[in-house]
Amino acid sequence: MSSIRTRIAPSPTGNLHIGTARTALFNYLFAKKHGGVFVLRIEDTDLERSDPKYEKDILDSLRWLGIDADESPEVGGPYAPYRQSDRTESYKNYIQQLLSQGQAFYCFHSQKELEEEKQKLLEKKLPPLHFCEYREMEAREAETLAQTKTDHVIRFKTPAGRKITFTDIIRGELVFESDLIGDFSVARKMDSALYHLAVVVDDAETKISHIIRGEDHIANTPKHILLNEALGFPQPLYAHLPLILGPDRSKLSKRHGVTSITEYREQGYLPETLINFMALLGWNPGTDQEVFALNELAQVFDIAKVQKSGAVFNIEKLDWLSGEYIRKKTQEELTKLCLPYLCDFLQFKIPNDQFQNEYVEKVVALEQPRLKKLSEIGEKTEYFFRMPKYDKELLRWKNITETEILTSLEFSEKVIKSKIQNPKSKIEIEKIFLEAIGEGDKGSILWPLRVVLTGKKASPGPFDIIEILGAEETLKRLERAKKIL
RNA sequence: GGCCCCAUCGUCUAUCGGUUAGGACACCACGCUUUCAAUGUGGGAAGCCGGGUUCGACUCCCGGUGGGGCCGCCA
Repeated sequence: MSSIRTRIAPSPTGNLHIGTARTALFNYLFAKKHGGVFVLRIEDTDLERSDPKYEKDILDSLRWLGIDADESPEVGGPYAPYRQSDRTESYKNYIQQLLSQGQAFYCFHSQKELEEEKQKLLEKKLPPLHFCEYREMEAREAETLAQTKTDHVIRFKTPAGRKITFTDIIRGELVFESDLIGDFSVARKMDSALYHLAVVVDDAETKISHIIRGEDHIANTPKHILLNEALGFPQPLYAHLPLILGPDRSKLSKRHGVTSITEYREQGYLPETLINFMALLGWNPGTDQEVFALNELAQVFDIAKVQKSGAVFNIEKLDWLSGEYIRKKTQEELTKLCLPYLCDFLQFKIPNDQFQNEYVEKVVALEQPRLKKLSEIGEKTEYFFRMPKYDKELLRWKNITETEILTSLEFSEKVIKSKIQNPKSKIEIEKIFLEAIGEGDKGSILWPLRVVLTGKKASPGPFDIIEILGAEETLKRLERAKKIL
């Protein structure tokens, strides 16, 4: 059994971000590849910003993507609880430990003082770090003062003159100086640990061996290493993933548009599409293969092939992949997937009538090669459910006259009335029409016919549509078009 | 401002000192076609700059430039 344990620890302060999801995926893949364990924890120490509905979104999104955790708040595990808000007792012990070891101290500067200090340093073009004079205060005195002066914070006594070195799995050796870190805060008070302390404790207590996270955490790593040392925890291995970037090459965020898995899901991207796409952002297998299923990824994933530089989120490629996966679906599967979107668009109830379903299935199958995401189905196939509206100018093929259009429609009408009254396949319909047209211009017959049926300048061909719509409905639409003219 | 990370087509990337610098998306052209897709074929498109090291650098080293990230009583 592998001793590898990876984790993802999202904070429920928003919907699951695509970057977090990608980090989760890489952790999951790394664990699966090496027979390890993937742990999901919830970081909700910041009670003010966290919201139960976001925890639900995170859990739901991950489940929808198929990234299943081996241990989580939902499924439990040997090192439960997996939610920070349930672990305050544990943090308390370690805060106490740091304090009594003299490696943490009470800082009694007010927030206002700290803010002013920061501004001054920035003006002098100095790094805005806080080296706190309270670190030398006698412990008992500080303890007593803390009782009355509640506006305090507990800081780590960052050692001076230390070099902190670690080997990042992706980037190699990284070196930091402790003098450039400052006395960072580890807790608001005894029962309120802050991020750096909380993750370090959680990672140690849930026995995490490999920490795979975003590049934006590189600068935090020396703090975590120092904390691990102070607390007597083992040092895990680190791998920092390149960031996902917006089109302007800055870290992907809300202002770039849609960033949450939920929103992509709502737009009708399939989970396998998103998985495949995220895997290719910052990683590649070293072969020409581009299309991967999750289980396939778990076999070929290689963390050494992860990129160092950030990757721009390319929505065009996502759409291409999406179309690719949609075309892989069977008619039945795709119909099931499309139905909610279709009904929503048409304001219909979801039908459970057998005949209706067959009809919808044919419609969906026809549009399958054109579909990039499920949400497009309504707008693309509305004419199968309602009489289309269109401008009569759209009926004009090239420069033909209105009389010629009318003749064209009458021609189609005649062909259908005489030869296509009984249900026919599109191949038969095509054959009948082409024979009837003979040497004549196909465009002047087929274009108006298609527009009459769809009201669109772009759509599938008329034969496919007639097959599904039937002769009766086709004639109805022809009749109406003649009236419009 | 300090520290850190990064640098091949527009975008995602292959190359682990010797290649006509390969693939994918997007784009363009052609074929199939009444239109739009799907599909097939073809095309344009890249090593940030300057120094080294080397018989030979996209690849290794140094400097510059550019981009990004981090510097909370957020995570």
